[in-house]
Amino acid sequence: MPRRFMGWGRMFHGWGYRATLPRRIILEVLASGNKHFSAEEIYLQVRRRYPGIGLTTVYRTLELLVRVGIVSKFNFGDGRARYELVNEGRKNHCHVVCINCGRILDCEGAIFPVDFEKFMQKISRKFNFKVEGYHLRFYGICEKCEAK
Amino acid sequence: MPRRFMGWGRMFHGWGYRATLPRRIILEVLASGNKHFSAEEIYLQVRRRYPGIGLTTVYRTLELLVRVGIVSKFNFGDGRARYELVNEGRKNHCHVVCINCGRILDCEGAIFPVDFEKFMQKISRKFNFKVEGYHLRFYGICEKCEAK
DNA sequence: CTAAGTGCAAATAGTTTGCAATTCG
DNA sequence: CGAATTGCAAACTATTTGCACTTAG
Repeated sequence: MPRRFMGWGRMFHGWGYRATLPRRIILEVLASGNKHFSAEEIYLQVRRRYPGIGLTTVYRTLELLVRVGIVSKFNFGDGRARYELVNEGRKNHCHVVCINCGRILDCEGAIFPVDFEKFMQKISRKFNFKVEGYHLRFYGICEKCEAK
Repeated sequence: MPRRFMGWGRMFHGWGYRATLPRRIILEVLASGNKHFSAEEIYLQVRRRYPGIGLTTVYRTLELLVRVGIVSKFNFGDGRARYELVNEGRKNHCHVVCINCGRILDCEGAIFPVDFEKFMQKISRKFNFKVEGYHLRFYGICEKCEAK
């Protein structure tokens, strides 16, 4: 369920940046699926609609989007960073990662049998840390890889 | 509380590898603190006792140690991988990371107000994943950075 | 018009690889 | 001895930077 296109331009202005076409398209691509895009995947997607795009612009825009807090950047250990549109202002993330093929799934949602708010408070106290969010990652073998 | 030195040689042999001096020292360094070493930090430590060491050997030994499962490799987003001796065969990890200075603390232990075994089973069922472990990371501002 | 943004090419930085020399067992 | 291991230098890869050109507002 991709978000509406119309708002992107306004968003850039709201953050104090120009709403250029490359930027809009990059944001659209990020919103086009709940995939965990690498910079190059985004670059390739954008290029279909805007052939003149440069990888540099993709990196710079991603950095901007991470800075304003609308995109999260992850490292899943395969040497390339992954970028994901932040959902509903959440600072927390949960992923399931296949250690064989690298497939990544989101596991956000209400299924958590855990009160992470309480957990975060506990950690804050114990380590004297102002905890602002958490990332939880489960490692394992996915369905397809298990079948082989 | 560094682990005993005498055993390292045997361990390499047990895994089917030669117990060379560089390898032993690298393992000793990894066991010398509960720090999260980058490859270069290990390289510099090893060099104090074995000046001829090369960065390549460090990388290759780390890869070996990760492969046999005695070392875990992490990416905390600062562009360099971190390596950590696995404690007591655990596949799970919990870290607290300062988003300002990058400081990393371990938060392993009994304080977890969470039954992760049950959580993992739930994820396994829901995503058809054979979950083997988890990494949990809390992000926030550490004591020192907060003081500024 | 003009500061902000872009894209190319070159520079970086961490990590990996080819290969001849060395060493463990 | 002979295969495993090492270390150097070169290669690689993802990402960043310098800079002249372009464009949004």
